Amino acid sequence: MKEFIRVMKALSDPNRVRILKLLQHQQELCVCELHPLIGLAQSTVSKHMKLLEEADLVHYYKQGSWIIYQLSDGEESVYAKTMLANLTDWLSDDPVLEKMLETVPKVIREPNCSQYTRLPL
Amino acid sequence: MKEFIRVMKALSDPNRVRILKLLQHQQELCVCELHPLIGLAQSTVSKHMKLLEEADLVHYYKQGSWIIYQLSDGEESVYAKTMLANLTDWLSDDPVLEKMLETVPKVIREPNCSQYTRLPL
DNA sequence: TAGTTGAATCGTTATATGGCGATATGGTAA
DNA sequence: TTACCATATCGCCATATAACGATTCAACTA
Repeated sequence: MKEFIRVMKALSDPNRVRILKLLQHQQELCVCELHPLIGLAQSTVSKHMKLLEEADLVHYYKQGSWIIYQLSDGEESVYAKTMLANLTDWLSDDPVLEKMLETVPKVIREPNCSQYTRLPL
Repeated sequence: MKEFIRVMKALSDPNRVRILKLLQHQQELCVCELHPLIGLAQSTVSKHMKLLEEADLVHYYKQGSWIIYQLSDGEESVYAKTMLANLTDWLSDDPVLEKMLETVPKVIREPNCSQYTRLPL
């Protein structure tokens, strides 16, 4: 039950859902890319990522001092896995998300972070 | 997005999830049956039912002064419909829920409400 | 070693949530 | 009409959540 509630709570905030949708389109993003994209403070985004990670909806790897977030494969939680699969189809027409997706190229080109050393995918 | 968030928030409380699981087993229940089953005050259960109804997870019909709740068919919301389908398989092994299910026969036999006029299913 | 940078954590604030008892509402029955 | 019963709503309280700026931490770079 606790695990299920964790996933539902993680999905109960529109900004967190949009982060998942952004990762769905972009495969991987760091906090310094996400926070200008969704327009929240860096510390707020960081807290959101922690909740998403605790719900097994995202995972991360370190690359130098960057924390690169990706969608989880969900092998740890059937609830997370199922919801991520559902989200692939759901909510893609959210106007706020669409605005964010439009700015993705610009943020990737001129990021807040000096990510010139980021490895390509 | 709002509709999705409403469903996720409705499913973010263990007592509300257990109410859905109870309805899944019992087809229909009124507040006066639910509130001894889950051990919350009548007013609290009533508030939970309102949230579940606003998320299109349950619906009700009136029978005299009773409000009989059932699981929604979910035709109003793809999110509600999908989650109800998922919940059929999920969380049936929750220990707290199992305790509640054990007391269902007693509550139906000796209900808090004088439901002797309730029509059988 | 010192400085810089990306991310996490801390402290604070405003709002939302979940719980209760008391009260109001609306239908039933005497 | 009056009494009663099932629900809903109201007012209150304690806790949780989401946001921010400031600070701390970790890792690279000069």
